[in-house]
Amino acid sequence: MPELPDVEGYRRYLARHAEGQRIARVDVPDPVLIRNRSAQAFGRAVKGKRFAEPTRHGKWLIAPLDGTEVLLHFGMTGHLTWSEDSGRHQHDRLIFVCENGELRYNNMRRFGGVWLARDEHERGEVTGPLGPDAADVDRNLFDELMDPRRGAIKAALMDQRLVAGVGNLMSDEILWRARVHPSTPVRKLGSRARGHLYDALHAVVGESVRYGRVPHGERWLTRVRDDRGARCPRCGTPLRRSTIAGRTACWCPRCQRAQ
DNA sequence: GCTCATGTTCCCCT
DNA sequence: CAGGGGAACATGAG
Repeated sequence: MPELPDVEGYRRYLARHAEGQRIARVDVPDPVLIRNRSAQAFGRAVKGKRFAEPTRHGKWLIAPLDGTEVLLHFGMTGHLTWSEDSGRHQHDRLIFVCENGELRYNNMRRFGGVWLARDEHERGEVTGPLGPDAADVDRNLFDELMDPRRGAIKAALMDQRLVAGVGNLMSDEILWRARVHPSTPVRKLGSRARGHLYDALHAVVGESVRYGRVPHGERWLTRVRDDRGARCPRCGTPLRRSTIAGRTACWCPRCQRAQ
């Protein structure tokens, strides 16, 4: 379930289990998921190196080793597991075998993948242009980023070049909390609406990062959005769905009035 | 069989 | 150039 908070959860998980561990070798049941090296070259590049403290930018997990770094993207179905036994899962695609256990990159649908980068420049080539991490955006920056933007607010929130880390679930959660209709053109948002959006972004990202996933709390759209006949957690109105920026938007027609 | 799914990219339009 | 729509990618669940 990888949006920003999930990847932050994986980052902490990697730090807890693998940081400081030396890579004895990698096993590669699915070489296709190593995107910019052969399995052999990847193995040679990481063998004998130790995991340093991992970082994250948007939905990208960055795992530095000595003199190089591993970039992980999880697509829609990726996650990490650490294990001290040898019972592997069907969708484990790449395994970093260390002295005291192994870190497994699991990805059922095989979107995303794993890359190697030697420096910031190579990292940028892999990730493409990314805006500031959604957890680091303040109100002024948010305004600056949104200012030149045309088109629907939901598309803007999900555009990784503007703000990195917000996906379909979080964008709907933010818009619902701010009471802004997902297809509202950014240009039509006044200062007040932008303020509500920024506050919602800040709160949703902050709380989600603490949980390591988008919470399914009482007052969260995410709790109900996948239910049949789902209703707004605030007012009970049946939720609506439409396609915006290629994704299914979920919104309350009463709380989030069109335009 | 069909539709839909937490992501990204590419192609064609306007 | 910016943005929208659709398809593609791969795999499973309902």
